Amino acid sequence: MKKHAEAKRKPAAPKMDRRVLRTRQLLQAALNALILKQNYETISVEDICRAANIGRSTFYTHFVNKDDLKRSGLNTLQLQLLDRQKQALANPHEHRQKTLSFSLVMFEHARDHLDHYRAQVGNHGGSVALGSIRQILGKLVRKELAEKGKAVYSSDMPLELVVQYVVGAFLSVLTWWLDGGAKLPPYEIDAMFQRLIVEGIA
Amino acid sequence: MKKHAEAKRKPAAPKMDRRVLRTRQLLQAALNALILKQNYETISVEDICRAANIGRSTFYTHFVNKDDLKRSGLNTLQLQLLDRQKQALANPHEHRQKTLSFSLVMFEHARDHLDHYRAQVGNHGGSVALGSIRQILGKLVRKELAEKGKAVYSSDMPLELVVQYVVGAFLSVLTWWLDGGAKLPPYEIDAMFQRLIVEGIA
DNA sequence: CAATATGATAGACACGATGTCCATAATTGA
DNA sequence: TCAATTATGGACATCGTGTCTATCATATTG
Repeated sequence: MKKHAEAKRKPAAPKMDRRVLRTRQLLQAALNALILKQNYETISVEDICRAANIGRSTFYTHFVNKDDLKRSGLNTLQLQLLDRQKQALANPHEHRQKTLSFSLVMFEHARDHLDHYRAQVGNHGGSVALGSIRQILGKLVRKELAEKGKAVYSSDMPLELVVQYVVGAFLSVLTWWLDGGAKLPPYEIDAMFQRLIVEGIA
Repeated sequence: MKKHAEAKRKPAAPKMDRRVLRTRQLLQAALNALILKQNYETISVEDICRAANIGRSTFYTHFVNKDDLKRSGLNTLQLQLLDRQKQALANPHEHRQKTLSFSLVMFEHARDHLDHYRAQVGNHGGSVALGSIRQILGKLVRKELAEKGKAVYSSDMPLELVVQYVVGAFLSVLTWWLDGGAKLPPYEIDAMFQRLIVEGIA
């Protein structure tokens, strides 16, 4: 057994001791549950362990610290998202040539995993998560914009500016939607978001 | 003397002991200086006091904690911004009927107080500040959108959705601009932002 | 099934930061 | 000058962190 939290950053080791899996899942679930109740910053490692019925020593066997645990939760989301976007880009008919396909994908994904998302993104502004999520989204958007190329926006703006613009607007709308309880169905909120992105507020 | 950090939330008491003023200004300046060098989260109250040459006891006489100090710094910005927007809305000629006047105001203000802004907004994503800033901006935008009324955007979207959209997009662009060193002049970056907001990316 | 390897755990530890309090010195405003 | 207010150092109890060790529990494998 390695000394402590393993630095192995392999997405998901195929063979893994049942106990390891169990422990990690319990800890992640516990953190998500707690985040829905109180501010992330105020949650201590001990709180998480108590909620998960896991020894604190064990926690440090798997994760470096609280942020590490949270990050591990985002990993799954990223993989799923990248996969979905891949499909969307491959089937241009399903998403009938929308300017940006990432948004509906994410709105749907968010609705499917509402609690998980609200824990990671919603409510308190998720300071830790937002950083990672921005990066993830940045990749998606940058890819799409580059793919659609000049056809989409024929301007003299820096590409990165547009990327930041889109990501910021999207995350803001997503957060608002989640905090409000995700009342509107994904396709509706996405339609509005798309209209704002493409046509502006004019 | 009250027991400890006074809960007086009056913007700026007119008469104030020199020592009080001096202490608070030193602490605010010290925090801003530190934020530019290291992550906000890792700064301790003692760090701030050491940098400001102020006793730690004194710190707690004026502020409840680190966040309270930071918030107090944002107060000034909010007042200045509200004032500038007031002027802008009064003189529709200067800002030749732009859809949203708040953005240029803020870009300029940011450039005028670059260090201060970079400390509050830029770099690390300013988790603490962004929350407050979102609220401040939200008010500005909501006000403008309501003022320009249906003339601006004739749609069936919730007003709040548009507000969140605009604020999110703006903060994202602002952060990117600041982190990049604010190379582009305010009127240029604002022009691009305006074009994206009004016309979309199409 | 049994042996061995690996994970889980409690408890102790040193450390650093927090927020409070007090007694005293310093400065202010009148 | 003097009374009021502020600044300050130092002490204190509390809490969270991350590490480590010895021991128990369980999984994997042969």
